[in-house]
This record gives sequence, C-alpha cells and structure tokens, in this order.
Amino acid sequence: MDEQPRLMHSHGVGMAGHPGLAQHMQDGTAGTDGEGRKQDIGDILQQIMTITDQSLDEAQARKHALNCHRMKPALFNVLCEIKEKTVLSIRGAQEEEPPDPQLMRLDNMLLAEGVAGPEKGGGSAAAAAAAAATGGVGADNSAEHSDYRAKLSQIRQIYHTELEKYEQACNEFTTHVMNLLREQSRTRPISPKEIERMVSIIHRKFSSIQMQLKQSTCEAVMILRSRFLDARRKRRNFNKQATEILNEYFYSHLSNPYPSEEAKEELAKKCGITVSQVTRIRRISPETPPPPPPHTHTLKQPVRVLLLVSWQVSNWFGNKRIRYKKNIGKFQEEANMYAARTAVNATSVSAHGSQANSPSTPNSAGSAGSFNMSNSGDLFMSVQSLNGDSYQGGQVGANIQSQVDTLRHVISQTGGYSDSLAASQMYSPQGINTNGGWQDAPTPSSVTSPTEGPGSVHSDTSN
DNA sequence: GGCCATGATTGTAA
DNA sequence: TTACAATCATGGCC
Repeated sequence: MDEQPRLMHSHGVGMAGHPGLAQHMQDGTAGTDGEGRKQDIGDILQQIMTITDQSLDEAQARKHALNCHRMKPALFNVLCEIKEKTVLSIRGAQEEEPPDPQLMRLDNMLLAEGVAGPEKGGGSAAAAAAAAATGGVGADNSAEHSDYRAKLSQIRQIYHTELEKYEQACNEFTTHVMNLLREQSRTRPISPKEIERMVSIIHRKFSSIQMQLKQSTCEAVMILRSRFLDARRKRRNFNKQATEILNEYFYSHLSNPYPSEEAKEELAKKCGITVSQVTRIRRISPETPPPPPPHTHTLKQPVRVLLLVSWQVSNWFGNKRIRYKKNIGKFQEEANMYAARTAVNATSVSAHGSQANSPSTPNSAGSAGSFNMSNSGDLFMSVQSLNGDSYQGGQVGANIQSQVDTLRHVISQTGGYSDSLAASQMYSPQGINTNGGWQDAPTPSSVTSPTEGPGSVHSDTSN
C-alpha cells in the first residue's frame, strides 16, 4: 500500500508535463515555479490515495475539499484525455459496424409494402399491386381489396405507434443517462466522447428492439398477403416475356439449372414477379417466435418470412426441371430454339466489345441491376458455377470463335431457329445423369458447351 | 365441358 | 434447408 502513493506521486510529476495540465498551470492559477507545481499535484494525489483510509465524515470533507481544489479541472482533463486515448479509442475502433443488411432488407420490404415511409393511401397501392400480381382486379375482388387495405392500414398504424413509443423511450432513456453522466462528471472524469459513446450504445440497443418490431410487422404483412392472395386459387400464368426470360436462363444453364438466390432475385425483377407467395418462406431470424398459424388451408407449415427471393421463380425452376426431366423429348424443340437464340445473342454481344467474355455471369452475386439475360456465360464458357464461385479464365480466349462455330452449327442443323426436324440430332439432354439427376460435370453437347475443356468445373448446388 | 399447360403446394429424402 | 416427385387447382384453348 505505501508503494502506491509514491508511484502515484511520480505519475503525477509525469502528468505535469501533459499539455492540458501544463496549460492550466501556465495561466497563472498554479504555483509560480516548477517545484510548486509538482508539490501541488503530488499533494492532490496523495490526498486522493489516503481518502480510503479515513472515516466517512473525514472522507466526505476531504472529497469536498478536493472537489473545490483549483487543480481539479486540470486533473480531470488529463484523466479524460488518457481515457480517450486508451479505452475509448480501442472500443470505438472495435464497435464501428457496417449497416445491418437484415435491417436494410426489412426497411426495404416495409417501404415496398407501404407500411413504412410516406402514406400510400392506406396501403391501397400495395393492395393494388397485390391484386395486379394475381390479376384479381375484377369487381368481385373489391370487398376483399378493401378488407386488405383496412388490415394493412391497421398494421401500419400499429407499426407507427409502436415505433413512436420506441423512439420516445429511447430519447427519454438517453436524456436520463446523459444527465446521470453529467452529474457524475463532477465526481469522476467523464469526457464528452464517453457520453457520446454511451448514447450510441443506447441507440444500438434500441435499434435492435426496433428491428424486432420491423420483423414482426413484416411477418404480419406476409400473412395478410397470403390470406388475401391465396396464391393457388388465384393462380395466373406468367406473361410470355417472363416465361421467355426464365426459359432462356433455364436452357442456357441446362448443365446445372439451379439459379442462385441472387440470380432468382434478378430473374424475378426482370420478369416483374413480386414476392406474393408466402407459404414456404424463411424466417428472418430464429429469435422471432413463429406467428400464430393462419387460417388458410395453404399455410399448414409454420410461416417463415422470406425477403427479396421470389419463390415463384423457385417454383418455376422446380417445375421446369421435373417436367423437362420427365419428358425430355417434348422439350427438345424448345431447348433448341433457346440454344440458338442464346447463341445469336452471345455472338452479337461478343462482336460488340466482347462483353460476353466477362466473368460476371447472370448468377454472379452482387450483379444487381446489370443482369444480362443475353449473356450466355454458362452456356459457352462454363466459367462460373451457379454459385458464382469459380471462373475458368483460361477458356475465355477461344470463346468468340467457338460461339460463332456454335451458331453456325445450330443454324445449319435447324435450317432456321424453329425447325424441329433436326432437334434430336442437335440437342442432347445434357446435364442429366443416369440416375435422373443433374450431374456435376456437364455432358458436352455440340450445341451447348463446345468450348468446355477438361478443366471446366461445375459446382453442384443440388445437394 | 374436356383437355392440356402450368403455377402452387405438400410430403419426403438427403 | 433444399430439391424432387406427386398432386392439386386454375387458366386458357378448342
């Protein structure tokens, strides 16, 4: 114990060289010479260290004396600066986090559904969009429509009320903590940065609560939509353009027709497909308890909320794979047509700046907004797996010529794009193995993957 | 109304 | 968790 005062004393002497304290002492409030200053600091520290040895009354009196001491502000300044430079700066560096993508998805969805953001006429826009998605715009839907609108409006109202409550509570609590810290700063060194940090911690905590609210709201909206839409009953065929886009993707990735989530999202966007199907959807976070089971017969499984990935696209690919596999012969003509079309597109793209040689295939992650369905990357180059995790750069060089060759081959065999006579010759059901499943490595056909070398790698996303 | 195409659902297996 | 397979249910054509 008697070692401490000595140490503290020496530290105190060291701190006299600190700019903050030095400044304070230079402005005339401290002693007139260096010895006097050292004596002052040592005095203060000595008093601090001995304070615990004294009785409570004595300590209170000492504390008061110390609080009133003319050197106290300078000492606190120094201690605050030391704190900032050590603990706070380390924590600050550790706690800088990027914006939560999940929160962004939730926000996007709430905006899209008309729950968050500016009022969209009580959700009528969302209701109209939902109705349009199912084609249910007739008069018989008007009652349902207004019901949906009313329910959505209710959800919106509850959401905003709760959000306001959270914000109010957050503000109140923040103010309370700030006052407390300011109060405490009279008796212990608390820097403004420390208060700032505490406020940000509080805000983070409250935003995680807000996220739960947003999550619950999303689930409520999805359930409402599912009841409103009852997707099976109101099934609508995709329009021709959407089907073509999906077919084009399917046949150009025939060796492994399993689009990644990103690719599905892109396809859904391109096809104008909205997320209107909610029976088998993933929960955003495992912490949230499942909502009460909906009453429709289509929702027997626990409702799980999926964001941004269209299950309609998944359904389409699921159906397509199975029906294609079951009846390859029937689809050969279609396959030839799309193969030829893709070849034409790829060739024209190649001729216009070799864009088709880009390693970014349609299913590349993060290619939002630049999804080019004309890009037959997988078809000709086999450069990237469906998960976008590999790129066989070595094959790119021979690509343009082989695409031209492919085109010639296709055209010569079909005598046009839709002549089915040569279909059985030109098109082989590549990718399907003897077990009836899509195989890992493609079976190179003369049409679909003429340039594939032994180094080509296809990932197996079919588990 | 029958038939086929096709989107959606569900149970199961891996 | 996802794909598959079977099945259901609706849309659209005749």
